[in-house]
Amino acid sequence: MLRDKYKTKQKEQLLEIIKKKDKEFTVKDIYQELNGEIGMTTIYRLIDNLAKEGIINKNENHYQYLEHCDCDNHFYLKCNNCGRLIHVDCDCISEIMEHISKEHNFKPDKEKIIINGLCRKCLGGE
Amino acid sequence: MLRDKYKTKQKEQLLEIIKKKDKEFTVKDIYQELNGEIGMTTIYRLIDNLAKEGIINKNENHYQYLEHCDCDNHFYLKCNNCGRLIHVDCDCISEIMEHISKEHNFKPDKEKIIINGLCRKCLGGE
DNA sequence: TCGAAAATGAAAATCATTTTCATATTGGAG
DNA sequence: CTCCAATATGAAAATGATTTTCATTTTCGA
Repeated sequence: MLRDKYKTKQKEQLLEIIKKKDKEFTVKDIYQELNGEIGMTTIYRLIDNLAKEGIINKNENHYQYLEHCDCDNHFYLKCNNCGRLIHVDCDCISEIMEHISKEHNFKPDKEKIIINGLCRKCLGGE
Repeated sequence: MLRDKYKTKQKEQLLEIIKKKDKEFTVKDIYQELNGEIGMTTIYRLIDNLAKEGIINKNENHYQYLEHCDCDNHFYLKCNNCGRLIHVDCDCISEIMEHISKEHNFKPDKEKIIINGLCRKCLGGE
C-alpha cells in the first residue's frame, strides 16, 4: 500500500491514526496525539508520501484521509465551516464529468473531486 | 469594492496587478513585480482581504484572481500541472448543484466551484 | 485645516517545513 | 541465522513564509 520499500512501525501507526480521523488534521495534531512517538520529520515525510499516493488530501497545512472506494462515481463534499469531508457515492457526478471532458477539453481528476460548501449540521446551527 | 475603509494607492496598484494574472501567483511574485513599492506586510494584508471577499482564491501559498461574473452558473477548472485557472460559464453545473443541495443536504459554495484536473495544453504535452 | 481612525512598512518574532546527517532498522543474500 | 547495503528515522539546524508589533504616515469627514 505504501510506496516505500520497507515496512516500519511508524508507517503502520501513522496510517492507523489517520484512518480514524473524520475531520481535517494537521501534522501537529498527529504529533501531539502520538506524544512524540514519531518525530516531526518522519510525520512530514510519511504524510507527503500518503498524499502523493492519493490516500490523503492536502490543503494548506490541513490533511484529510480519503476513503478508499472502488466505484467509478464518487466525490467529496467539504464543509467550509467545520472542515468535515463527506464522502458521497452517487453517480450524479458522472454526467458532468463526461461533459467537462468532452465539451471543455479538460480531464477531471476523478479520484479527488471536492465540492466546497456548508454541511447540514453547520447550515442548521447558523 | 474593497472592504477596507480608506482608498489607498497600494490597494489599487495591487488589484491592478492581480487582475492581469492568468495563473497562480505568490506573495513573493507580487513583491518582486513591484520592486518593493509595496511592503510585504501590506501585500499579505491586502491579499488576505481580497481572499475573504472572494475576489481571489487561496491555495497554500498560491493565489489566483477569480474572474467576476454575474451569471448564476459558472465554475473553474484548475490544471494540476500548470496551475492555470480556467473560468467556465456553462449551466451544465447547475443541475448537479441543485441535486447536491436537495439530495445531499449540502449547500455548495456557488461562487467558487473548482474542479481539478488536467487542461487541454497539459494533456497534449504529456 | 485638523484630528481621529485607519493603513502602511520595517524589524522582530513566530511557526511550519525542509535539509542535513549521524544512527537505527529492514529484509534479502549467502 | 548473520551480515550488509539499502532504506528509514529523528534531532538539530537552516530556511522560508507569515504574523506581530509599533512607530509613522495617510485618509477623509467634521
